[in-house]
Amino acid sequence: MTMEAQVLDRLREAILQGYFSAGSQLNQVKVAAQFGVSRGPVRAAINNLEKEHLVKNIPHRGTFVTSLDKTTIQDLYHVRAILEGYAVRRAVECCTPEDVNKILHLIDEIQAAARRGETDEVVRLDFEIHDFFVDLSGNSYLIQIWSTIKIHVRRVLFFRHHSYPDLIDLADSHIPFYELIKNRNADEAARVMELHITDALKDLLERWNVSEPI
Amino acid sequence: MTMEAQVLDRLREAILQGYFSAGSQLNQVKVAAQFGVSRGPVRAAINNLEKEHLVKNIPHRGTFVTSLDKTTIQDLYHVRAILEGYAVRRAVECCTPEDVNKILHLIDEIQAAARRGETDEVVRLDFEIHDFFVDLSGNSYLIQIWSTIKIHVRRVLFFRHHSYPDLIDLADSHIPFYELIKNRNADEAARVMELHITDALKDLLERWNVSEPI
DNA sequence: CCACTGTCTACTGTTGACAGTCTACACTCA
DNA sequence: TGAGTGTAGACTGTCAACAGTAGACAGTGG
Repeated sequence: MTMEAQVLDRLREAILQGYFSAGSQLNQVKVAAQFGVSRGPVRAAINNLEKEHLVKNIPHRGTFVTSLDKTTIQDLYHVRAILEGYAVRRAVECCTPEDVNKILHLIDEIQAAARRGETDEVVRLDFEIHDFFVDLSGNSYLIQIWSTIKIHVRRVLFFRHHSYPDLIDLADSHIPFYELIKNRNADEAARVMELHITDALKDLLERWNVSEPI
Repeated sequence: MTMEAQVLDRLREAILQGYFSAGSQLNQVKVAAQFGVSRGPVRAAINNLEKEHLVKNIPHRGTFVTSLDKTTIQDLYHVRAILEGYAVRRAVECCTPEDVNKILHLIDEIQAAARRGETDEVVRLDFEIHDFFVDLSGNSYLIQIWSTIKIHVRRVLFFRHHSYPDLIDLADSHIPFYELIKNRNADEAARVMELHITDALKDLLERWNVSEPI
């Protein structure tokens, strides 16, 4: 793994986990010194972060961490809803019996993690389930778009995932997909997925007590 | 505009216009010499092109122009259909009377260009209309995703846009949106947009006489 | 009082050189 | 013969130094 890639991953993770607050500057020299590399790889990494819209670069001024506000999060979840609705619709058409079993297995796992109260693990499995649906769709562009969308979803989730109200509910909300996919009910699966995500948005906005960007 | 950005634009344009055939290599040293800059900006540009999936970089080997095949194009247009369907649905809800007039104006323009037989101008206006719908939706993520999708659509179109069967038909196919948006018929507008794009795909695949990737 | 100018600082943008890694291909040794 | 081993060449990956730019701020002149 090249330095560029390592720096990119570590910087991205730092931003997603809130080590850099919104608006703070990423100084190429300082980051390079901190990571023990030259400015070259840092520049490349920052360049990529800008393509991911996690930072904004102003020529000859510096690069600054972007912020998230309510509108942005709504936009994100609306796009999620239609993309993942489509994903699950195609997944229904493409999936094999083994795939259906894997879904069942993932649901078992997330329910077990929820009962154990392991928030991080529930969130991880939640992503894994949604990842799996996107993969099953087999649409290369969807997969590509989801990989960038996912970064922003993770960023949003970081701010609430210490305060999940009911892990069990969250885990259980994935159960319907098993039956719907098994019975090849594409339309209903897509509809339920859109609901699943708009509900998540509603829930998210309710606990969004600060109206300030983050 | 920085060198990085200039090199990026010129390289991207070169790829989209087919100056580099699929699989051909982008040698950093040669490109740098050709553009009269050092390898730094070229590296950055190539890095971005890789994020756009126009090239693939193999560490210590080189970077190579990606190819397009039938499946990829189908994936692209399926994603287009749902994204632009959503875009026009939201556009219906958001647009002002001036926006509706602008749509009418764009349709007039594209029809005039079609009657004059100006293929390039028709294609440009086609993009402008679709751009406008996406902008009207006001969804920042949709706008962002469309900007990358659009690159690939342009790439696909390059290969057929010398052989459009009927410019008038193409231009006229945008007329329904004017009435639908004016009458705030969101559901129907979305449905027609999805048809509009899947029809374009069908048309595209029909003249896809070579089954080889490009 | 205010617009303008020069300088200073903190950065990024760009460069050319060097180091490292992969592939191909000739060569060795069983 | 043919599997394994060097070695050369063509690249990219990384680095440190230099060049250039935007903004801040004090000083100048009207």
